[in-house]
Amino acid sequence: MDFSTTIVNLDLLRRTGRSYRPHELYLPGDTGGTDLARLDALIRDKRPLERGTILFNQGDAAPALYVVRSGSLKTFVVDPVGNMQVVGFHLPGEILGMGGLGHDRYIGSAEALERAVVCEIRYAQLQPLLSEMPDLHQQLARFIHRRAEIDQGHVVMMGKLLAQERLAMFLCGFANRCKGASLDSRNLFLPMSRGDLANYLGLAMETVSRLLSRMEADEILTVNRKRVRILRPDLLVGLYGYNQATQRRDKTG
Amino acid sequence: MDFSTTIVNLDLLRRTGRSYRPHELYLPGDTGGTDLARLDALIRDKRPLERGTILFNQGDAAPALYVVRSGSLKTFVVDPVGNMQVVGFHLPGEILGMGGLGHDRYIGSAEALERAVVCEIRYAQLQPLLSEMPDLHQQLARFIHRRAEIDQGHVVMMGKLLAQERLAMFLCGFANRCKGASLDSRNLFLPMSRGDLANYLGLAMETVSRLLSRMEADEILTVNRKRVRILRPDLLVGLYGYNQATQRRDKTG
DNA sequence: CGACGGATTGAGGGTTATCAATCATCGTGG
DNA sequence: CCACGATGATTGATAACCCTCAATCCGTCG
Repeated sequence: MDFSTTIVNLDLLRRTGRSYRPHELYLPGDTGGTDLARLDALIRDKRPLERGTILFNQGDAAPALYVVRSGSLKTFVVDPVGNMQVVGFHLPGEILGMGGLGHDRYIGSAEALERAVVCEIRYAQLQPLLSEMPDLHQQLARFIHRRAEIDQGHVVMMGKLLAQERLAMFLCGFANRCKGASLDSRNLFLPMSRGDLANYLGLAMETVSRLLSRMEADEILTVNRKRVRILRPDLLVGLYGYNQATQRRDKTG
Repeated sequence: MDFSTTIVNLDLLRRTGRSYRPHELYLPGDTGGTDLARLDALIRDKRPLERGTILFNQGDAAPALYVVRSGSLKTFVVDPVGNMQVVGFHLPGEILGMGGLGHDRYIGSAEALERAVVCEIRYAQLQPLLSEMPDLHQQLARFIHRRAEIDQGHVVMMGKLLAQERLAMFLCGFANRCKGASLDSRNLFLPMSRGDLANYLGLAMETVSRLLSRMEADEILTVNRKRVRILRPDLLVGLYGYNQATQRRDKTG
């Protein structure tokens, strides 16, 4: 399972430092056409969000979606009973805030894990373009689709995997996404706290900590605060791969 | 948390036995307008699906979405490692197969749990109407939105709740949805096997069985095969409500 | 330098999975 | 009509896994 959601190649942007360009919001294989200039108008950069800043709140009216330019954020939901659940971490190039294609309210809240910059794209301005630019519509549908896949992958992880498998899978997925965001995929920087990570994985913070220590003892990786250097990606993948001795509950094939 | 996804009132349909009418596909509070007749054309009834029949398969091209008319289905995903995860049960009036608003492939598979009838709505025919009927577009967006909420609720359940809380919450949610589908919400009929139910809840089949037995011993409900009669809804809700003594891990407050 | 928050490590126990046996139900065929 | 086997559900015993509680460690910031 791949948790990657990278949809924008920020590589160029990061290197050049210039403002966000709409054609970079497209997946490879789009029109690359003419009316992209019209999209330029509706993308606004926002000021940097400091660590801990809430970008939007669960239940707020959702006038816009956001693309991460730099830094990172987490999204989380709180259920009526008061359980907080982290549902995602978002790296540069990834999209936030698509609940129901606009017209609606945010399903969860988003908070900056470190200083972060996001681009805002307002639905009200995006909407009129959708019917005229079917490709754009399709791109958005694809993001929604991808998000649904991620959420259901999250459910599988929570319901079926051992703690070690969850962490290994997360680290591999995170490394892949770092690659997509032109970040170092061997020297990982985990911007979230152990608590957030544990929450995302459905584990206790202490369990995550212990597992990282054990992986370090097994010389699969090294840990230093939020820095994780992956020494043996093959062994990491092996912790949740096919040739798994201890797997829980029903499988299909 | 409410797992209900009822969007079609099938009450009238079921009583009269006539064919599906498009205005019944709307949520309360829509236009109720003129061009509904055009929707009539693109809704096709399908022959009954026998128990165990696959309606669509994960990865198949997704040309249509489906509305359950009678009976019930389950949807499930299989991850690359082979873990099977049930992600939903679908009662009359509920919608299946909206991965990414068409243009795409089914995220999971759907199988009839009992003899079931579904209506098919092809995206190709729905698509041209979307731009002309913004309300319809909005309705679909709402379904996507609702589905995302359900999936994230599922994650919270898997990650944070005790076995007993999961089952109690499921039973209450299922009862609510039965009410929405004009089914008896006190004498529940659980169309899925214990294995499917356990899988959905992220538990072992034996645990579900034991919990049901205990709830029966506590005179909260009675169990007979797939029939569950809820004697004390208040106690059932209490098993996952606010005044919970034993709650796991972090809460928000 | 001391205090604080986050992270690590340790000990112990609770929840639930696993393994295994029994039981019930239903469909089949004698 | 009933024996029979197959499938699914229940119940029991055991132990694995991971959570909880608690103490310590470490980096950061006042």
